[in-house]
Amino acid sequence: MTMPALCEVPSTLKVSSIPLVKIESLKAACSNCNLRELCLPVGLSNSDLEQLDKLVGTRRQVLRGNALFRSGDSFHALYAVRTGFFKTRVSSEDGRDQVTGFQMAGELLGLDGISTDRHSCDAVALEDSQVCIIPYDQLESLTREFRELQLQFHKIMSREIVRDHGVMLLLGSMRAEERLAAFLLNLTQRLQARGFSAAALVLRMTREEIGSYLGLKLETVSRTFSKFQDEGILEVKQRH
Amino acid sequence: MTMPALCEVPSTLKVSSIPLVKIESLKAACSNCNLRELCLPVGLSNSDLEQLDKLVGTRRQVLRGNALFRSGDSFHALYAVRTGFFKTRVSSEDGRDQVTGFQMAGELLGLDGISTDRHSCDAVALEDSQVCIIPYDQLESLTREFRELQLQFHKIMSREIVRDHGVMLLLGSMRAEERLAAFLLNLTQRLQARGFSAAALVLRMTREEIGSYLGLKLETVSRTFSKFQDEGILEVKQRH
DNA sequence: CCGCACTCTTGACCAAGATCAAGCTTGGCG
DNA sequence: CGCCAAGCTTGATCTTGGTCAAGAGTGCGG
Repeated sequence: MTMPALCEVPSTLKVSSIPLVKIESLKAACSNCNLRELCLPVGLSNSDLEQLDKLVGTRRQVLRGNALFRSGDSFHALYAVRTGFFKTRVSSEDGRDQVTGFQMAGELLGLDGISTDRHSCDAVALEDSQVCIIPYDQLESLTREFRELQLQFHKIMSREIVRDHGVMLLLGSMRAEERLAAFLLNLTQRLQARGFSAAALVLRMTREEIGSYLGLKLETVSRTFSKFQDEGILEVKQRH
Repeated sequence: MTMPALCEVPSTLKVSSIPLVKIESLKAACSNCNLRELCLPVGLSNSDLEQLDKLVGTRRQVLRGNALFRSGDSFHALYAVRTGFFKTRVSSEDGRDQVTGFQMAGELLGLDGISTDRHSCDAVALEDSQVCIIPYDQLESLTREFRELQLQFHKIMSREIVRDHGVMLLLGSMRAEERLAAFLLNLTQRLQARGFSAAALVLRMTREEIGSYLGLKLETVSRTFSKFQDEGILEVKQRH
């Protein structure tokens, strides 16, 4: 499992007053982040990127099992996953809950909060993780100024809607095997985009969490993994 | 079935060059629309509203059974439902499809298209309908200029994401009766917000379409309606 | 190193909903 | 007015996945 090199040097000279040596500090800097091709800054010019650097304040560490935010929390910021892995989860009044997604490096959390100024789901770290904090009121101002950033932000929200439609299709019309296969395929594709092998992966979530996401019980998930293994489609070894 | 009065007079003087008599013409005018409290203009000042009037170009009629747009169509505009009723639908490669939502007056269609500049679902009129066309590039410019409009637009996108999460919860964790009950409740609430009685409604969609939305087969939908009727919870008479 | 808690696997059985099939209602149209 | 197609209801049966239960593997903390 190799990570892409951290801290690539930008191809153009950086005309910021921040000394280069501080770039690796707690202050986030999109222009220098190895995730910039996957995250909010996709397609931004270097000058736009500098503006974004000013916006993205600090990072925050979230330890495994802890919530980045919870349903009902007031909404202030979006979060970009820098390292680690999250799940988001909604709950019904009667206590049932549903995992609505798994987020990895470069993906945005918190878009649900914009609509009512309160979060409507929980975001929980599945491993020790780091996020970049993007204060929403500042993002609003900045997107009003920079067309490319606005475009990109709207695309990200729209992509989330399209993704959700895909999950509805999965939940509404696929059988257990198809759901799990689609899930694994999606995971490997996203991991591949981040430079990991498509042939092997470590599941950061439990069978129960996979089941909740796919609308299945954990026993069914387990049985379906076993079936895939029997059929020689994949090799399962706990979370690998 | 009574409609709220059309063409309410705005409380402030309109300083536009368009003569008042033409307001009922094909040209859409948000400032004068009886849906402005449900649609994109929610919370806008009168001056912002005037800008929006310039943006929202023309209306378009879509007859029952026809598509407003289809998956793969290139994306140019959002559409606000003015009258009528739509469904949106995604399809998998192997031909199965899933209804992802039903849209009524004041609701926005086409947000899926922003992410890739192509629509990723079909929007089909379930009855003869009219939509207001909102050219997206102009909306982008306008939201950059007017903070309130930007805020409102982002809230609408976010609300769509939250709504989708609710559907995932429904599809992933509820049983047939709960799904249908939640669906009917949601429909009546939205109709009530539009001035209709909460006690009676006309279903514009078939059992099959309801089933597709809820992840059930049409026979199950029909049986569940019958069960509700036997239990005296509601009275079903074809589509009433 | 052991033990406990958590997670995972597997089996037996069950039930919700799917499937298949037949017949009924409704509305549009010749 | 009567026919036909589309949509709806209902019954019988089957299948998938849920439920309940027992036991195995894993990993962390004492």
